[in-house]
Parts: sequence; structure tokens; C-alpha cells
Amino acid sequence: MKFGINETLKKSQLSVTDSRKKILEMFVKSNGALAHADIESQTGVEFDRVTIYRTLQTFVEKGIIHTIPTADNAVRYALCKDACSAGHHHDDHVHFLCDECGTTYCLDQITAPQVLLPKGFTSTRTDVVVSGTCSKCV
Amino acid sequence: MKFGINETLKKSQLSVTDSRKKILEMFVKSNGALAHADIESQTGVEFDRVTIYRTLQTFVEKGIIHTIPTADNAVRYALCKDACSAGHHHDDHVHFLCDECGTTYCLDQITAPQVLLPKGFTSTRTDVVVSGTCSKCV
DNA sequence: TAATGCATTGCAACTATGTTGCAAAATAAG
DNA sequence: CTTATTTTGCAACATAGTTGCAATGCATTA
Repeated sequence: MKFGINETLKKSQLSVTDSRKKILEMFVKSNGALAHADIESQTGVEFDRVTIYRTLQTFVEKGIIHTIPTADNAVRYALCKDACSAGHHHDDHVHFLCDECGTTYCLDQITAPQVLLPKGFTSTRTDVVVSGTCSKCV
Repeated sequence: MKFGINETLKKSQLSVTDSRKKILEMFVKSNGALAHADIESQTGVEFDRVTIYRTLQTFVEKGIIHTIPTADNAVRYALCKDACSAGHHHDDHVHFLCDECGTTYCLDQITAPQVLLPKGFTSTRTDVVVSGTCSKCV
């Protein structure tokens, strides 16, 4: 059984506030990823810009969402799977960025392949970002 | 035999100017990747901020450098291999970002593994960014 | 449920980052 | 050397992101 919005926040030892509820809800409802700008435009003047920045930071710290690197210099965020905990992310799945519609997909089924690094290099995180055209934009 | 700075610019049908020579030279000398900020701080007031932006854009368009996505919202650029041509990049090698010293390595030897996408998805580009500790920072 | 302490928000101001139009200067071609 | 074209620098603007602080809201305990 899934946890509700409030339970997720409480589990992360965060007080339940309007902005956190609303923003977390946006992530749950959107199956893709969201950028700061998406949230700002969808919430309008409801919340201060600064509040959104701080809420996103808090969520990342608490392991509720994670960042997705993109080549177009726009950081996006997506919900973490249950395995993520505060300060310790486990999101080695592949992200897909559609060049047409701009949607970011989390391909949870596909895990990032293990990369054999040169001697002396140790990895803590692997991000795979595939760009192209998604099934809706063919 | 390697091409010189001027030859590389001419091959890409770009006029040879001070800023282009200097910036391209920085990429050749640095074996890693450079961010806009790196270039701006190293050149000082020699070139206008806008010139650096436009030079980097031009280089990307002409296939001289390519962007590297990072999770920390700082776009970096690195020299393309010879295979890259204008508007058509072939840089499916792995990038390594050291959390300690911040250096970005291009691991040319290692090619990005082919990712099996869901039905209807087509890929034009695959970026693999491994974060961790490099051999100098162990 | 009211009072208290602590976390969170909103505001203001600021810094950094990136873009556009246009005139001046540099480059390439003849 | 002159001309046409490209590139640069400047100014102004637009967007992103950060910080300090007072005011508000949340959680807790009585």
C-alpha cells in the first residue's frame, strides 16, 4: 500500500505545510520529472520563489526526490524510489529526455549498466541520460 | 598528425580571431572539461562575457566541443573527437566527475553501453556520467 | 484548546547566469 | 588597399539561484 502525502513528509521528519504538500503532490501526480520552472508556473503566486527552491532542496536532502542531469542546463527533479534515504540516493535507473516535447521519463525498469572504470577511480553514482524521441512524439 | 588551432578553426569555416584561438587553446591544453566560469576566470577581462558564450555556442554547433550533462547544474564542455562534425556529435563515451576536486574526465576508452528502450522510444544521444573519486583524490 | 518553542515562509536585496540588439572593430576576399 | 561580411563589446534586459531577517505557521505539551 502506498503512503499518502502527509505520511511521506512525516516519515522524513518534516513538518506538514501547504507548500510541501502541494509540491509533493505535483510530483506524485506527474509521472515524469519536474523542473523548478514547472512548479513555479503551475503554482502561480501561491508560493514564493524562495520557498520552492528551499522545498526542493529539502526534498533532495531527505531522499524524497533526486536530481536528473541534463545537457540543456535545466535541472529536473523526480521522485525517488523507496530505496532512497536521507543523504543516500539509489537511482541508478535510466532517464530519458524527449527532444520534441521536453518530457523527462524515469525508466525504472532499466538499470544503469555497471561501468568499468580506470584504476584508482571509484564511483558513488552513475547517471545515464538518453535523449531522443518518446513514444508520444513519433 | 594533429591539426593546429588555426587549422581546426578554418576546417570548421570559422574566421580566426583572438578569442576563438585562446579559448580553443584552453580546451586543447586542458585534458578535462571546462565550464563557462573556468574560461571566464582564466581569461580575466580579456574577452567579454558575451563573447565567451557565443564562442562556446559556435564551437558546439560546429562540432568542435560538446556539452557534458552534470547533476550539479553546471554545464561543462569538452573537445570532441575527430568523428564529430557540425550538428552531429558522436561522443558516446563516459564522463567522470570527481566529487573531490571537481575535475571532469572524458573516459574515451569506455563507450556508453547500448540501452534497450521501451517500444516507441528512439535515441539520438546517450550520456553516461559517473560521479565519485578520481585517481588523484584517493 | 491554549500557550510555547521551533521550523518554515515571505520579503527584500543581492549575485550569478544567460540572452538580444546594435554600433564599432576585426577578419576575409577581391 | 578597399569592400563586404563576421565577430566583438557594450548596454540593457531576462532568468536563476542565494542569504538574512522578521513574521507566520506547525507541532508539542500541558
